[in-house]
Amino acid sequence: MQVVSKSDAAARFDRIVARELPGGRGLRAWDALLRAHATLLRQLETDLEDKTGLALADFDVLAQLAIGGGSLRMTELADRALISRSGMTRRVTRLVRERLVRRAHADGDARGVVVQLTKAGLDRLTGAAPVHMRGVSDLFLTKLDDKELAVLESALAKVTLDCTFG
Amino acid sequence: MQVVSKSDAAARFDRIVARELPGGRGLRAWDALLRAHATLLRQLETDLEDKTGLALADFDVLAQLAIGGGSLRMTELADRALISRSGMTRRVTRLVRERLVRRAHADGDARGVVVQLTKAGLDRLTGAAPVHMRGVSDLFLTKLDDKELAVLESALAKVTLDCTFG
DNA sequence: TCGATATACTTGCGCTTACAAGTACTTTAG
DNA sequence: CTAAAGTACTTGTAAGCGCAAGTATATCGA
Repeated sequence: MQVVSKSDAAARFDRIVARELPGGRGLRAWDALLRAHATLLRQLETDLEDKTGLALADFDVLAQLAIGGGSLRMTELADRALISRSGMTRRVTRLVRERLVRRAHADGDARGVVVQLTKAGLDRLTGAAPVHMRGVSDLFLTKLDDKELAVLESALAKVTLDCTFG
Repeated sequence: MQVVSKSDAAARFDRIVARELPGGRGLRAWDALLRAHATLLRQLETDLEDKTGLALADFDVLAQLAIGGGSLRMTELADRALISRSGMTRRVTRLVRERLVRRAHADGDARGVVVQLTKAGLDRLTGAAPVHMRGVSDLFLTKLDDKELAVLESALAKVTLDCTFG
């Protein structure tokens, strides 16, 4: 038979999982992480886009620039925004077209590009930030107490890898 | 001036954030969630692909089918795998081409499609699962204690939204 | 000094995605 | 009984992504 019987599939898979993770320890936490991330990001993305016309990925770039004092190198920006360098090249190109950022030459390294937040970019960020922060607050922060937030912060920091994207 | 001064950008952004999130409460936890998710998934994805040739998204579909007893409707499968229905249509098309799943008509509803795990699909899943489970274990589970996993599970479940994709 | 190697960024390309519109079937209401 | 609304899935389209390769500059070692 080509197709798998009901009990077969589930049982065989469970056995494999149990072999690597005795008692299925923690798997539910992993699953919760995936679900929470996917659903929250989707909601925050559409909220921000609907209410401000700004994509979350663009917001993130502008915010990283502001946090970084107004300008950052391409590579640094890509690392902070968790996307590939090539992805950042194109994203910056779009933001430059909208006059929200500007490219400049890095002093002392002719290969380097510095991305600078423009006045218009800061204004756009300033307009969108309350909407996004409110969203993060409503959907995430207010549902958790200080203890939970502290554990999340420290536990998630422990499992974060130091890897480069792209 | 077109470009924003250093102190201006960071200070103005901080002020906006502080207005919505007094004391920046919990923002570090939110940031940790984004970073942990992004870096872990990227690593698990490339590991699985390199070691088994199977994309993580395909693995997930096969695993959901196995957990579901070997077959599921398109919509149910899309919800469980956290992707859009149209995305699932195309993903299933690819998996059918590789003979890992099969499409069948749902009994009693001529609009419906049931996706069934094939023997080859279960074998592929069985081969890949130890690699992936080992990865989740090494990168995530073993770095956390039972208390942390319990808090993660319950806290993340609280913030998970009940939304449909696509 | 200069060739080899490394770094910073961009471009070519193929793949995946999601939204919106389309098709087909089912349920509901009158 | 049938028209309207709803549901299940697929397809058209436009956009984004990352890898690998390309260009330009910098650094290192003999």
